[in-house]
Amino acid sequence: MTATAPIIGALASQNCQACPIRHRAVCAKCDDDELVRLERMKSYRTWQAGETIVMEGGTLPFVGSVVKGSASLTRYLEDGRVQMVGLLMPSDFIGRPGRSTAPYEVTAISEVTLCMFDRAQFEALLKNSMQVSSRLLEMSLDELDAARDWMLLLGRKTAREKVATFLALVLRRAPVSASPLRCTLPLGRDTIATYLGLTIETVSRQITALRRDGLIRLEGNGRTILCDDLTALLVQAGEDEAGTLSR
Amino acid sequence: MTATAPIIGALASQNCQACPIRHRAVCAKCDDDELVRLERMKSYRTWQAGETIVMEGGTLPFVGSVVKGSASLTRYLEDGRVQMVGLLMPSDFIGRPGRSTAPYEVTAISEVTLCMFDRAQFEALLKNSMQVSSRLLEMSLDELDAARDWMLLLGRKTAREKVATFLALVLRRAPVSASPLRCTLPLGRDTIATYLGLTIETVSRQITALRRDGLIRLEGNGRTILCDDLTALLVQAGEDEAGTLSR
DNA sequence: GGCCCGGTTTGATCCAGATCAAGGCGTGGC
DNA sequence: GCCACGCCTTGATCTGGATCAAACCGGGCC
Repeated sequence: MTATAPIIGALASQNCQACPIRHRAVCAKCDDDELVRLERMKSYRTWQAGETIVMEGGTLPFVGSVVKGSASLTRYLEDGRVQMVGLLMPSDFIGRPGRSTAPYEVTAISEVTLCMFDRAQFEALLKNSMQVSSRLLEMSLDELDAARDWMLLLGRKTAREKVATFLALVLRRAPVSASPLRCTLPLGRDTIATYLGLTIETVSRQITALRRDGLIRLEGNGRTILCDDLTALLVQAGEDEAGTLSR
Repeated sequence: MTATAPIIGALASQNCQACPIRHRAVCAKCDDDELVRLERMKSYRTWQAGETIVMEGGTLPFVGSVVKGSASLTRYLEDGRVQMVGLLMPSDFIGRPGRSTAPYEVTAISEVTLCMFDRAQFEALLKNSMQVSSRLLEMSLDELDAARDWMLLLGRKTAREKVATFLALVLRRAPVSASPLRCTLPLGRDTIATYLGLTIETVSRQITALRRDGLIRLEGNGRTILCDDLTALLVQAGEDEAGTLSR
């Protein structure tokens, strides 16, 4: 039940100073000494889109950061119903100190590269580095807030609001504010549905409806979304303040 | 927008050693020195059932622990739809270090007593006490897991499964395993509905259905629930393993 | 070109849970 | 006792999203 390592994609160790997530990941506040300690315990590995990183209930022998690509956390009911419970983007942390069993499945959405830390060594570092532990606390609290926002979406939003919220979320990270905003979804309709607590058909219909209503435009095979007016889209998302998503 | 303090219910400072949540709260791992520091910055206050502790977007000038009673965290959509996003029980932590604005409303469900720490002083302690910060991290990660469990419930469970899950959850904390398990709900049907992403009518109907099917019995005014077979109830809750709730 | 294949869209129908609308039923006040 | 007020339950109806079932559409491969 151990995470099996695809042989492909192993990377040579890389200098932390040059790391693209150096200033946002769990190591963001580290001084040079701590960085050296982390460098000694780290290794890289890459998974292809669709590959399972750990099964629900499986053993995750490391903790680490997403360097590149994205991954999903999903939970299952016994009859096969699925709900995505987290979306990991670059700099997000994966794994829980003090527990090596994963309570949800972790899957690569696109090709994903992790910077992995040996669990035992990382836990030892955590015990005496306030920089690392306080950064991890901060990140965990951010995730908790995000999870609670998502609870509101799952429990009370309509299908249209859910889809609008999701699209606004991804458009927001679009390469700086060109107008129109443009972004290519890393997820298929099925994965979006899993994330939003909907079916694939409903997601498709709502995207069509938003397009018909002039709130978004599609391009190419339907994976690229354009938006001229993000504010108008945010209104469709139904939040009490349009600014909430920006937190 | 500051939390207004009801004059009633202020308590005299109390010895931490005798505190009912001493070994489960954020102070669980503290040594005597740290306990003294906490004791100096703490104060108690009690809210009556139904009172608002902080509004959504309001300022929470303290952080602290629930000593007695229970409180809810809720988020609103602008048209009034509500979703409970957290349920705080004794020993749970309230407030976020580093941010004094509450992203959700905090309300007393039953009469609730908080052990409050001055925010600035607590944050200072957090900076140099590994005991406190590591315990807080642990608690935050537990809450994150709970939030993700709830996302699965909100996104994918049926009304019957939701209600069964909720009842199993509260029965589980019932005063040790007498048979039948008995427990008096601290929440009304409306609050349960807010928690489960349902309407009050649906909650009522599902409770009736579970009773008709012999999975639970009611007593008195419908606030007291008896259960002879928790396992059978857990099956109705639909989790992939009956044990998940016990995490 | 023609075909297959995975992802997406669209249509028709169904049903779980929301909504609307009355009733019970226990408790407290007068 | 009697009434009023909060809850909770129950019934009738409606509807948003699920489900079932086809198309559609672009890309890669023979």
